[in-house]
Amino acid sequence: MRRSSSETKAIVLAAARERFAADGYERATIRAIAADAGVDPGQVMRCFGSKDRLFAAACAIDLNLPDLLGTPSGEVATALVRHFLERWESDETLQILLRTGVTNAAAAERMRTVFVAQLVPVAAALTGDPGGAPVRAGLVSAQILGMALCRYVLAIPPMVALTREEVVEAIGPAVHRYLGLES
Amino acid sequence: MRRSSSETKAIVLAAARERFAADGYERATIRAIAADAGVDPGQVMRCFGSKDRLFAAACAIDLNLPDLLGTPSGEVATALVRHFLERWESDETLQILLRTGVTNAAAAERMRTVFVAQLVPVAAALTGDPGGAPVRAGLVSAQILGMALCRYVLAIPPMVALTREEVVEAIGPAVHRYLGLES
DNA sequence: GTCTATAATTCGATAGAC
DNA sequence: GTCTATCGAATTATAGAC
Repeated sequence: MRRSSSETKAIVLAAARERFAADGYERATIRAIAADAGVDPGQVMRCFGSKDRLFAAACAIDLNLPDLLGTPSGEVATALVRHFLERWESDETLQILLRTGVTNAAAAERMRTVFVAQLVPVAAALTGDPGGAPVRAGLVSAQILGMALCRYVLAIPPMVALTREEVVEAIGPAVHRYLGLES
Repeated sequence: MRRSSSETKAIVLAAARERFAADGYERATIRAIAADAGVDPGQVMRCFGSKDRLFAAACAIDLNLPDLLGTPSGEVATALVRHFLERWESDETLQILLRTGVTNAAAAERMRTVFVAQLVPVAAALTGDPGGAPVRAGLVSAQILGMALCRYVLAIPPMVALTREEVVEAIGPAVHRYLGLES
């Protein structure tokens, strides 16, 4: 079959995201990704140059937070948790970062950037204590990433069984407190 | 040099723990472990048979919780967090499980066992709601593992900078609530 | 128990015909 | 753009001399 370059790239990229999300960086081989995509392994190299650049492309999606400054302070935490749950289940980007950030330095760096850099301004804007914002953002990240780790990666049964809204109700209050919002 | 078999095993095992904890399963090679231990790569195979069995030996340490049933309910959560922090920083066992459980099925299974099986009885004994114990144990696991992920693996700066007691103060209340203990 | 040599795979990456 | 063939390096694992 004959495809355009951009078509092939898109097909390979989709397969790469699934593999990276499922197996991590090292175990997701070019050959396996190519087989999933139904293309020749050489094509993967031709389109992306190297495994590193393929990986960079696979987790280069924007991951912007919604505008939380307009929402009532009592609903900021639940909105935040709900947003991350939705993101986690709608595409594999966060799965990839969590699964590979443990052994891949580039993914870990990106994880730090995504979570801290985006949460620090939110934490700073919500409380009267801008100096404590980095710590607050770190604690929020810890709570959300820990939930994702247990629910999506380790697949701890009672965590998998929870509905999305049950997760929001369960960890929302802790996130609320970490953000420095009084009840 | 000439050593007894058990001596060599112990030396290799110590090096293997550090490598698995630092690099994860795939990137921790037999050769690197042998080099760290100052022995021949062939010796590692001779003593442990395969990389899989070496890995199994490296994370086969008991990880028992302290007896929390005697402590006042107001201090259970902080004692729990303090215990895990101490365990995390005293040896590499938990580091290994967290770093490898993301891509290695055996490590993930062991992680589930360690955390859930040990926390469920605690949660069940502390509250009058034994049916909710698995979920409570899962939420506690999520909070503690998320903290460890951000502090020890992703090395998010503000989380690394916290002292051990500051971590206890920060996430203790959330753990307290997840355990079903009223304030 | 120690170590050298090597087998047997597997991987990322390249070259080149069509 | 597609594909075959293959290189070079790295890995786990084995065989056997000392």
